[in-house]
Amino acid sequence: MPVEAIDDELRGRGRPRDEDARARILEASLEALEELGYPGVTCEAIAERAGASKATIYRWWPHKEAVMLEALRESVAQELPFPDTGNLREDIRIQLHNFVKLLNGPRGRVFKGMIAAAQSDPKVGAAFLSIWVMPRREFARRGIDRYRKELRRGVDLEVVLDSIYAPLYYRLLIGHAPVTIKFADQIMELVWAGISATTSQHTKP
Amino acid sequence: MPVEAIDDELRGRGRPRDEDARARILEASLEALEELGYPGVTCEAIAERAGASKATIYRWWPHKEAVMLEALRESVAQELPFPDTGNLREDIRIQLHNFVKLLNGPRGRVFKGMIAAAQSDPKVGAAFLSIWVMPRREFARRGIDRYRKELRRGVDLEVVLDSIYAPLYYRLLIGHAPVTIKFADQIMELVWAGISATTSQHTKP
Amino acid sequence: MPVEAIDDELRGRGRPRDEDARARILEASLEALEELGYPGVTCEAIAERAGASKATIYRWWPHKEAVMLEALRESVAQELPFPDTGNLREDIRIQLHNFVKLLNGPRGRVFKGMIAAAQSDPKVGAAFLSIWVMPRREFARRGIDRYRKELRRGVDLEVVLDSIYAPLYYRLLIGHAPVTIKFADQIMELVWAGISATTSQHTKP
Amino acid sequence: MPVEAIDDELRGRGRPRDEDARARILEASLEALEELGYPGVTCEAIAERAGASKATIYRWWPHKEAVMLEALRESVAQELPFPDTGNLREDIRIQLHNFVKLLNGPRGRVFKGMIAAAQSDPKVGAAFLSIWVMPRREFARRGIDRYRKELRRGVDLEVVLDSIYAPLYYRLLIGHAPVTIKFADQIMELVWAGISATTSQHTKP
DNA sequence: ATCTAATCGAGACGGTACGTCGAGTCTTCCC
DNA sequence: GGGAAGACTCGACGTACCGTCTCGATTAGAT
Repeated sequence: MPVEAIDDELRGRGRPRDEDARARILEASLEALEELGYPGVTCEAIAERAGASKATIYRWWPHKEAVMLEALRESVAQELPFPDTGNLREDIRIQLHNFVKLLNGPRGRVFKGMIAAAQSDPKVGAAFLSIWVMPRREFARRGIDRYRKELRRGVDLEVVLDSIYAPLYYRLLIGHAPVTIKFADQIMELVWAGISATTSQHTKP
Repeated sequence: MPVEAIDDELRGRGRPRDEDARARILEASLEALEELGYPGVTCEAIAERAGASKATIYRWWPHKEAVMLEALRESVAQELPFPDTGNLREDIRIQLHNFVKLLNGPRGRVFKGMIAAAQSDPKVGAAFLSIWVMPRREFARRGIDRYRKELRRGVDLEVVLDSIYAPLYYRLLIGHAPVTIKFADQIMELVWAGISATTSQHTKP
Repeated sequence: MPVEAIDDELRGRGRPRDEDARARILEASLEALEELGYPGVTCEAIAERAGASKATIYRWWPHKEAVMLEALRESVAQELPFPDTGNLREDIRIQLHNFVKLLNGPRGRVFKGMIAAAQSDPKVGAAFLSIWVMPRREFARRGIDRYRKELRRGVDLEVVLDSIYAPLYYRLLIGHAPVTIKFADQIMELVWAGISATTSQHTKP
Repeated sequence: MPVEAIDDELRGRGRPRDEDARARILEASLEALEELGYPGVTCEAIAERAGASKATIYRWWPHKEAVMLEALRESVAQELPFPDTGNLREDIRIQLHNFVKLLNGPRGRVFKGMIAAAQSDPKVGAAFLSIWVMPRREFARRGIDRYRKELRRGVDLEVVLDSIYAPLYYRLLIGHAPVTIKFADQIMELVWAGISATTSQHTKP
């Protein structure tokens, strides 16, 4: 029996899922997350905004965390990949600038909410890692690795990634200072001095 | 009528606050946070562990976040100040090592929980800042400032503090990698190269 | 154009109703009523037992009560008519005995369920009356009326019917005592004394 | 240790139950039962009418059936006992008249609802028996037993009770005819002929 | 031998109520 | 007047069933 026979059996049975409702639910949950913050996101609120029923939500997602994770995944799908200008410093700078803009937009609250949820729910943590963190790090890892010979010998790429991204997340979550473009540049400069092979003769652009 | 008479009248009427109950409540809330994570900290759980009643909790604190913040403040009071060995790199290293140990101990879950709570509750965020983050940064700021002439000119101390502490918080919260002593050293080296006035002749310890 | 042509056009187009599915649905609803009691009769349960789909049920019946009423009607169709032995007392006795057996069989739960449903749904009540109660009473009314001259003058037939049948239903529904053949006989004797024209010379059977 | 010591310990702890809320809940459930019929009685509706919360309902009763049973018990508590005029026929007549009036009042729907619920829920059935049916039967049993020598020998009291009460319940539940005072009298006459020791020379009063 | 149209199964949909749980408030008795 | 006990309102949780709806597949009579 060919694979498509099984597929046929599984695919064509019953009323198909309402993709529109799915989209409305995901959109509504993002909206709610942005407007109300994480604990303000109620399944009932999502259902009402989306014009859907709670039953539909629970049919497809085991709990609201899963809804929001999928919403995050969707909204993240169209994020730009790591840039490739031919200049490593420029690549990193552009990437950080984009990330700063993302965090300052409405998506910032989403990140705060998801990371908060992850602290007490390992499922959310694991999903956030695999959906967002790990793919972004992989892009960045490859983007930087292209210029490995420009980097100081013995530099650990994982540590570089942490030192670049962490300060932005840190300010987002702790809130002692804003996440600005300028701050990203300062971090960039500081880290660059630590990873670049040449004695850091950096000039501000 | 002397002032103390008024005081007596105001203070001394009725049974004084039960300091033992207060201590038990704070301890219980820390315990709950460590064992059960943030959403496991229900007022009922605290009351039961502490052998107190919910009314007592709400008489003295406006909500459970306030309880946990005060618990954090208490537990944080005895933290070591920024070291002073006469060598900046060594001071920072020791400080980071201590912090790594703190985060890996049961207190780590407390930090995760408080930061998570801060994301959706500005009161918690503000309190966490003023109770923990700001004082620690102030200590560190002064500790580093003592060696300002050893630092590269134009270095922004705030950025230095962020770049030093952020990676540890980042790994704690995101959880993609453990918060190890070695990691702290690596961050230390990387940042040192960016802030030290001398061309970084660092040797691995 | 003859009438049957229209009928043909209306009836004959498309796939005809699946009479087998209809039978399975009715049977399944009786089964469910017998096994699970009235609130156990969910449309989903009927559909599953019958190997049918909910849509099929709702295509042919407006709600589940209608299904059960039709099931009752079907199952009731083959009930015996009022007996005719030439002796009124004997006729009534046989009739009551049959009814006792019916109530003690699985059909008993069906009656309980239908009467329960009728209490809150007038449609069910009306249907139960017209499908079961009224026809049975009419049979009994005629059966008794044949012997009208043996009855005491002024006896109201409706009251007689009520006094004969009511105790059986009463015990069925209230459940304080079993519905036995002996009980039917006792009721029979008691009522007979009240309706017979001759001074009741009844001997226990 | 005296009993009152235990009582003291059990009685005096914590906020006492809000008897007013209890009364409002019971009243609301009776109202709802009378107005909406049994399946219309929603815990949420009761809570809203009573100005109480669902949690309060579920704290004291395991499910809505229990609420309604207790409501019935309360409302039934003040029912008149079996009369005692010195004349058995008169006693029974008065009793039946009272019962007819009860069934035709708003309480009638309550009985219908409870009996309906009892058909599918044995707990309700058992409770209805012990709260209402059995006590009433016991009163009637004693009331009739006082005149045992006026009754025909060999008459089974249980059967008498069934034959007297059943027709009223029957008409209430089946609804093929109204439950009137006249009907009660007719049943009374018919049954009297079957139980009275004297050849029934009954004259209408 | 198609074409057409009503029916079938499966199962997703918007609702409504369920019974549970925690937050934060209130009430009573005891010390 | 403080404290323990615990009842209170409120609102969200996740589940179950209702009656409706869309699918693809099936099955007759009409062409």
